[in-house]
Amino acid sequence: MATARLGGRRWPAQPRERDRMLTNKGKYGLKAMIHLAGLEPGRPALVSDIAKDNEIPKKFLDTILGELRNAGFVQSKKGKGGGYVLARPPHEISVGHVIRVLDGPLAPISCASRTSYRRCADCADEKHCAVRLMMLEVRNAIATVLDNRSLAEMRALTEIDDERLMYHI
Amino acid sequence: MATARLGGRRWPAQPRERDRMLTNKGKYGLKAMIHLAGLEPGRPALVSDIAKDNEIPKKFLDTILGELRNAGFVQSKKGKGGGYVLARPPHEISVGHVIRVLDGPLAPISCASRTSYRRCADCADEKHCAVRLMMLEVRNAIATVLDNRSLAEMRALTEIDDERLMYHI
DNA sequence: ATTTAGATCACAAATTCACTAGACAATGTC
DNA sequence: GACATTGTCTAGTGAATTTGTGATCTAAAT
Repeated sequence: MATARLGGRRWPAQPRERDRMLTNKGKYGLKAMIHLAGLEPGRPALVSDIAKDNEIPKKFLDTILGELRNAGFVQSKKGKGGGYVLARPPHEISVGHVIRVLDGPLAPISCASRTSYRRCADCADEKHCAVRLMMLEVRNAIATVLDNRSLAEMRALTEIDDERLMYHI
Repeated sequence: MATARLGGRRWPAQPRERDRMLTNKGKYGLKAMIHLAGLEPGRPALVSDIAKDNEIPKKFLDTILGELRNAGFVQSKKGKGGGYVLARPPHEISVGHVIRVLDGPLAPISCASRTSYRRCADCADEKHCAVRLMMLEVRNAIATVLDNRSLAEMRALTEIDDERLMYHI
């Protein structure tokens, strides 16, 4: 083995940026789902097309779509004419659910998570821990937004025209 | 004193947990500030005491308090009888501000941040990017909670008795 | 059978986090 | 001024995670 990788920089070293709460994985997954939500139902999309349209590295998208399939959000068909389809209509898919599958819990800190709680080692009295109580409020605020928005609503944001946007805030 | 805890192993290999949005640094910093907020004004607290009371590694807390001092949240006094004091009364210190200093922007993704915006490389039409618009809502939800809470209010959470907690939700 | 497309496996670069060590500097007390 | 106490600074290190890449394998449609 021992591929010749040390010699002349085999790795492009393209420093893709990173974000704290929504990782690239989550972002790409969401973009892919929105792409699918915009197609006529039943018409599958090729991974390569989704990747090109949204500037997502294809191989990375492969693994992401695989996870989404395992989680039951999308379905895949192989062979010619194959591709990916949403498993359910877009208005039945919650954005929060998708993000949790790809990026883990929404809570800023695990002791404030409802779906995957884990206590902090350094907290003696959890019931009165100000940090936890505060972060629970934050978690609820996040979940309220994300769990009440469907993929359909999210896609609709794309189609808002600029004037609407002006008056929105 | 606390050092030299393991015989042969130099590294304790204690896998401290990690959280996505609020790092240990942020958590420790907040806990330290709350500690200070609970003291009589003007009476400095020693780093070693804060560390012990809150189970924070002392050296780590040193650097955290240093950052908080540079940001103007706390003041330090050296020598005997020295220590750390809040620079302003607790009700004038916003929790969101503290977290931003220690952990960076509140937004889940940098293209949705107001205080330190940076556009995504992979986004052709930012104005109509559903992910960004969605995350802007999330960011606003988080900021609404965190920017409207003061250290004093946060500390008050600690003192809520259990019955109050029962009826709270 | 052939082509097309998705699935699997293994691993690597980059970054961030969570610390630690140790030397140094400032301050107050005697 | 000597000394002890206390805070500051510069490094760097191990672990985990993110963000991918390459090669090969397998399944499906024509």
